[in-house]
Amino acid sequence: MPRAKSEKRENLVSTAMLHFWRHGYEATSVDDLVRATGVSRQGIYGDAGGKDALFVQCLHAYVEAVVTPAFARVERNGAMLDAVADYFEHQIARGQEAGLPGPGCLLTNTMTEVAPHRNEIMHIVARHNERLRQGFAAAITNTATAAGRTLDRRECYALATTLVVFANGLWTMSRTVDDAAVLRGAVLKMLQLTNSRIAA
Amino acid sequence: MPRAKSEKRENLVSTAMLHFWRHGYEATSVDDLVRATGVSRQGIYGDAGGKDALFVQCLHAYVEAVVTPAFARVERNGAMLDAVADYFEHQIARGQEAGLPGPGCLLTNTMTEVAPHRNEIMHIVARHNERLRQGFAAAITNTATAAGRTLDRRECYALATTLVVFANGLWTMSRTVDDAAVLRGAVLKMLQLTNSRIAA
DNA sequence: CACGTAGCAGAACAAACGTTCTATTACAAG
DNA sequence: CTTGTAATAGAACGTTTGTTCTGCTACGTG
Repeated sequence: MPRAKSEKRENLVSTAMLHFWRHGYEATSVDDLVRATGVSRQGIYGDAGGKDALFVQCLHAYVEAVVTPAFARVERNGAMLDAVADYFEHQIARGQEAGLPGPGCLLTNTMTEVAPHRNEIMHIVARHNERLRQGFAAAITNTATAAGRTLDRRECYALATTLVVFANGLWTMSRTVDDAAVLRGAVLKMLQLTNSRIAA
Repeated sequence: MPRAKSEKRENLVSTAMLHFWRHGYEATSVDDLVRATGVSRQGIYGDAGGKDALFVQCLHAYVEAVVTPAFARVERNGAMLDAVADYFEHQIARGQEAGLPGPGCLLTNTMTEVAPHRNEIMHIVARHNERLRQGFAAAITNTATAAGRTLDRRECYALATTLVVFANGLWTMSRTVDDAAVLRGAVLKMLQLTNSRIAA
């Protein structure tokens, strides 16, 4: 009878993800992964299919384990801009716990480092950005509706896109900024601006 | 009598910069640099002091050759938000010429890839971000003054910081987005938001 | 206990890495 | 032409890379 998978093997992807997240793709060697995960080379090549394939699995794991929970409130029916604020705050607090300057966002890091050279990965990050945009757009629409106003679709799209750009900038900055107050201040101001556009 | 330096040697840093800009630090090998610049290994090690030292020189060259000209209008006395719009437009157009998705901004790329692991480089990008912030802050103040309004220093700082975050997000996005209109739309909206905050 | 497989440590490999060295070429000044 | 130096090509070095292969160990099942 076959044996059950070990705990280390189960956590291979999630542990490797942490390493890629903080150090990037190129700067993470297979030796680093072996040391960090406690899984042998055989395990990494047999189970995951090598470094490249493992990285792709890590991106998906990141979306599921980090993005989806953090973004859940924004994606709830009827979510408004305060849910967006929660999303940003949630991620800033996480970075603060890990110690600023922190790892930022794995997908944002990937956008600059590897996406331009690998089509499959380009699509993963594009899908993520589109997801953010849709969530932001819904929150903006709902906030406007709650305020008794209507925003035309174009305007709503433009505001949401601007928030996506801002979000990627925020996670980029969080890799070099050591003061969480700077990040929180920028978020607060960005959402104030968005809010007053809706209200006005 | 000593000979004059060759043209290739003169352009070593600026040509290497282009390569680092598009491909990143880790993914650029010394062989790549030799091929791209036409300068021998001896030249790269003798003149520039190796890969790391060359990279630092490239960052400085980028600031001088790309950032300073593009940002000059913003840094002129009395510059207003339209100068900021020009800065963004200038860089977007450059990316468009090079073919989108483009190289983005070397300093933004460096923020995610190498700055967290090298103190000297961390300082270079921090200084750059501070420079942007000061330029943006002055433009915001001037725009307010021209509109007959005054913004308190805190508010001005917060708006400028938000623009810096946005800028980094924009260059990050430009590495995966193939439609310049998306970038232009985000810039337009961001500046509209900033403008209406000043006017209101 | 014995069997079979999951999993590991570690050797082995070719390729690529950053770096250094040697030999040769190209050119300007005397 | 001779001399001196800038510059290159290319071999060489020791690491490190990603990947594969070979034993050995550990453990659940029969």
